[in-house]
Amino acid sequence: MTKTSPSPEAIAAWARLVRVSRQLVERTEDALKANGLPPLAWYDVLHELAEAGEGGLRPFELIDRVLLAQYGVSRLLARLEADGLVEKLPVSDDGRGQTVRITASGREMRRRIWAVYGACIAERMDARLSAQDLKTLASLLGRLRDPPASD
Amino acid sequence: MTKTSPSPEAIAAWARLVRVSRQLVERTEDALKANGLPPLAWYDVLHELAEAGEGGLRPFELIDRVLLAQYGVSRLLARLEADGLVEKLPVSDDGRGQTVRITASGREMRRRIWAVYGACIAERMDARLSAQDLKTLASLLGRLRDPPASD
DNA sequence: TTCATATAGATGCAATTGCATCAATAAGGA
DNA sequence: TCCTTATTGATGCAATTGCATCTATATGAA
Repeated sequence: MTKTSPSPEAIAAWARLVRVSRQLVERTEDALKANGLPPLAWYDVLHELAEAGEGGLRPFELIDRVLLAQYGVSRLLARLEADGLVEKLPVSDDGRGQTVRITASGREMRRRIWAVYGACIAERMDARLSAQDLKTLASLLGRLRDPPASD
Repeated sequence: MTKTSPSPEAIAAWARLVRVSRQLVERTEDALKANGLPPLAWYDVLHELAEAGEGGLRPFELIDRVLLAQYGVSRLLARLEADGLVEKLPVSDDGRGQTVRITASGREMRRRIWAVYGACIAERMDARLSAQDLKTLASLLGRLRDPPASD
């Protein structure tokens, strides 16, 4: 049987984790808004598509990468396409699906978001923890991933 | 002038932080739903009100504690009240405001949520990191708080 | 007192999200 | 081939959230 009662240390670490990450994300979203830029989720998708290169990605491949539900990806892509940041291509060997590719203005938008996003990360992470501490933090967090081997 | 370009270590730690906390919270929300229980936000409010005791809290005092916007608190309290989990009392020396107090069924609901929530924390934190590592994690996260002294 | 400003909380409306389901194609067994 | 089931992606509808604004009371200066 599984342990059902968390230790005080686990509770404290959990509370910090949830609270701090929410604060960090929220402040970053605020910074983006203040600069008239779209939400972080847009960056995530543009980033994945930029990494994927010319071949693009199928929408279902984005689901795990950006941690969105299927319908979330579907609608986010619709908005990105409406803004001309991505383009959808039919895929030859599967009549159901499509391939999504980032456009030139998509890359441009990604750069503009990163200018703000990257500054937030530098300001809130580099300015507060040493490179060594950042590595330790990433390593500890890595052990909390679920399932333990993914991400 | 402020540094605007984050280190690779900062980017890696940030990515892990955001991703892991989202996964953890999402899976906890799923567990609550699977047990027919309300979202985590309800627990947060019930927890704060339980800690506050008989005196209760003013709605505006909940804003920073549960990291919700003013209208978010207003509407969440309305739902909690509709479910009989909290009660609103007029406050004598300020005709604008009210005091919110947890009810008996509110305390009961808090217990029922904790049975699931606490198990999630134990399973995802205690089972993966030692008490010492949990302390280290909490300490590193503490340095990311903003402003550095609050929380 | 009187008026300007600040604070507490609620709410109309638009945008977003979640849930359930749908349509269309694919895959695989009888 | 035919039929059942699985997969891909979209969408109608309800619930939630964000934004802007509103009402009501409080506070403080003139």
